[in-house]
Amino acid sequence: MTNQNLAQFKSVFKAENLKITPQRLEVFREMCDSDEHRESEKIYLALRKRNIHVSRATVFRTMDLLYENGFVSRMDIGDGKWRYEHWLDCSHHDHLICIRCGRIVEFFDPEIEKLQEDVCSRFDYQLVRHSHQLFGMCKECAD
Amino acid sequence: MTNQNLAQFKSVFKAENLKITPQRLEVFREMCDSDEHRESEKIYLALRKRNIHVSRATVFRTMDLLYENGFVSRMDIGDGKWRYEHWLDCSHHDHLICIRCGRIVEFFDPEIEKLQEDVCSRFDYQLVRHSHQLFGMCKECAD
DNA sequence: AATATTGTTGAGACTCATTCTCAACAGAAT
DNA sequence: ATTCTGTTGAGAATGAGTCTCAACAATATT
Ligand SMILES: [Mn+2]
Ligand SMILES: [Mn+2]
Ligand SMILES: [Zn+2]
Ligand SMILES: [Zn+2]
Repeated sequence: MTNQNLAQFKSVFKAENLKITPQRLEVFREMCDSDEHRESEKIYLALRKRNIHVSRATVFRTMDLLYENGFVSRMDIGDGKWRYEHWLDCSHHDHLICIRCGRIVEFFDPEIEKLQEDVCSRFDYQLVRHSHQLFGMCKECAD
Repeated sequence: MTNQNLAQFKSVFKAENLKITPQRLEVFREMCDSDEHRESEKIYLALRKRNIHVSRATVFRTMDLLYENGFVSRMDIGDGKWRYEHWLDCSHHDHLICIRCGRIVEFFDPEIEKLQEDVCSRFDYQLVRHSHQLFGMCKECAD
């Protein structure tokens, strides 16, 4: 977590009338310092491992706040849990997920992005967001 | 439900050592005769409305079987419920979903499908399946 | 600095889709 | 008709996430 991250966190939370509490700071720090795509429980356990006690409910609540305020993004890979990843100096991307080992690779394809827009206009829809996931076997798992 | 549908159902279930029960037949019929994208509860309620009693557990179990055996496809739009649609004489497509009214439109774009393959080879993944959903506002809801 | 105000926290109850358990039951093969 | 084995319904259990509420703590006010 850089000073800039921290400053941005404080400024957004202040602007939203959200109090800056030690719990929220710790959850935010945990997200800043990891590149993984984790569900809330994993984030909760990572905090515990560092001897930081934040209740599960607070982790869930804070993840919502971080998501609503653009500090993290989240995805649903179909198992009923949100996977969160930090969203600092990141830009939109989609995911390639290994169905055997769970490895996640990020990709961005401007052509696909453009074609999505075309599909939407073809059907008179105004595109708001999309979810695009490729499930397959990574090199190591395919052997 | 055509006679051909029925024959295919019987043949696959027999081949899999799955018994052909009135409950399973009714769930299958319900799926054959609808083009909607419904969650199990809706399917259960549709059966009840037709005075057919199949327990919720059996609807869930049968949807699994129909899915595993290629009679239905399912999608997860991020609200924790599987949406099922029949998969008879259907070919692969993805979905455009209105975030206001829930209207679902199906689309298939061969260029996108091709580009997905390219993304996979770029990262040495073997594509198995994908999930691609566009969320937006349909014409009626955008006004 | 002390106080008042208001939002936040933790614990556990609750929700909801789905799965599990198990005893009664019913296809299918013989 | 009998036997074998898979299936059913009812309700309990699961698990991610949300809600409730009383105790508490960050800020604003004095
Ligand atoms: Mn990512
Ligand atoms: Mn469809
Ligand atoms: Zn792998
Ligand atoms: Zn709409």
